[in-house]
Amino acid sequence: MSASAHPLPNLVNFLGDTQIFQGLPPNQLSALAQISHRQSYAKGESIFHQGDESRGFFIVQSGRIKVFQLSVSGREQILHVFAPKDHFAEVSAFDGMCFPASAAALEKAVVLFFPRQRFLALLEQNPTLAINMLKSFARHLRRFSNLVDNLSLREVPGRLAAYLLTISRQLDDADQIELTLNKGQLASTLGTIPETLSRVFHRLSHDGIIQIEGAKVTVLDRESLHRMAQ
Amino acid sequence: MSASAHPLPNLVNFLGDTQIFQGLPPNQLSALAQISHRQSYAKGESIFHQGDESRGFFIVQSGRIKVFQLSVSGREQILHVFAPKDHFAEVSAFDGMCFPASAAALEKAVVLFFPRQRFLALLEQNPTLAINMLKSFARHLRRFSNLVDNLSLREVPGRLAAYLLTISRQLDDADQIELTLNKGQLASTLGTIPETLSRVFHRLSHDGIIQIEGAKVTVLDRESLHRMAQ
DNA sequence: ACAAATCCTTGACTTAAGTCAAATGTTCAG
DNA sequence: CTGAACATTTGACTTAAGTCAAGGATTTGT
Repeated sequence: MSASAHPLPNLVNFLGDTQIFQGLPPNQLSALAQISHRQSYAKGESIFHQGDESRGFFIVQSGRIKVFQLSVSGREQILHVFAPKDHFAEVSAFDGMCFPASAAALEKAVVLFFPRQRFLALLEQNPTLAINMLKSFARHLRRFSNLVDNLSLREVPGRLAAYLLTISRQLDDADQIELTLNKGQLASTLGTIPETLSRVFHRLSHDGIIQIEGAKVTVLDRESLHRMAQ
Repeated sequence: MSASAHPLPNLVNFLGDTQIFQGLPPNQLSALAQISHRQSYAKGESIFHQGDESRGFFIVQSGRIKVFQLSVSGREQILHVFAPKDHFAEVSAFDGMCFPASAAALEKAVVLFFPRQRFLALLEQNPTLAINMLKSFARHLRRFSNLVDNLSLREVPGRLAAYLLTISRQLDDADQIELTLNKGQLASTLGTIPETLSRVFHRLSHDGIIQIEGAKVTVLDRESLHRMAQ
């Protein structure tokens, strides 16, 4: 990891455009810009580990960050992948307890770090920020609820089908979609391993439900996908 | 379900003693008491269904409530069991989206219902309430994070071991603990089915790690339990 | 107290998905 | 361009845990 002060004047614009800080007055945004630290990470580099004490939270400026848990045997469950403008680890910054998960860069990435104490001070005096935080927590909770549903009550083909449909929906129900995670990371996201994911992809493809070519997936039979995803 | 106005004057005391409303001034507490509706449910009775539109949130007055998801085939995953003074379904009340899970009474129960709009109005003008909500969301998020870890990265024996240790810890590391859920509901909580749970209990018991007698469990070998739970 | 209902356990069996190993593709730095 | 590192696939095998069915055990309402 490398850190540096940021000379940027348009950092304030960037911050005002994030979900967590949107609606804050310019003076508070520039105060935030002042207290933030820019950190760069190489692909695969760790940002924090499960169990570490929280010293603040992060906003992604570029690249993507995975937040994940590891089993004793080393299997990984990705909880979420954060993209530019997303923030992460704000729960630990808020409640002051240890990180319940680890974070690492999926690719070369730059994040802004906000120290906990300053953030808490701001939170106390700023209702807008509190509401933004509540919205953020609510989104996370829904995501988790969905993840639990997937992990506990669906099988891998159903999870993959739901995943593909979600991506497709984000692209206006496009039939041609492109996987933005490699298959290993996608397996981790779906709560399985690459071998199993590979076999499920093969099955869907063999059954004429999708067509795959590297990271490009074409939805051939949306009906079946829906049925599989329930 | 049966509903009634509540003539109670000490309802205000009760509300002031809940996590969600603690710290609110008496006048707001009595305003809240005014707008709440008392609802009684029989054992097993449904309170709301996954997918329903939220019309408010709840505080448990007596009895316990389970919040759960169902698979297509009818398997149940309990997300959490709420006890008196706990509130639930506040996420949907906050964000206005559908319930991501269902709720039902585990036993004869009385809950207080708070209509969404009034609650939101109060939330806007009351920073204390917003902070309480944030704390509540943070607790839920940690619980979920733990649940995902269990479901995705541990096997059933590990989940049960962790569960037993958690209960024991809540009782000052007592060796004698009492299960407060029947085994079917415990299975749902641990993301498995009664048959499997029964077999795992048998195994732990056979291996001299615990001793079971109905709902009474004695921890015989805490070390082993810890090892199993990691 | 008794029957009905529910809960719990056990056995035999099936199956989804994990493990291990090896082969094949792909990417990227030097 | 080339080989090392990484990603993906495939096969053979194992295993955790689910299904189905039946029999006890407990609880509950009348």
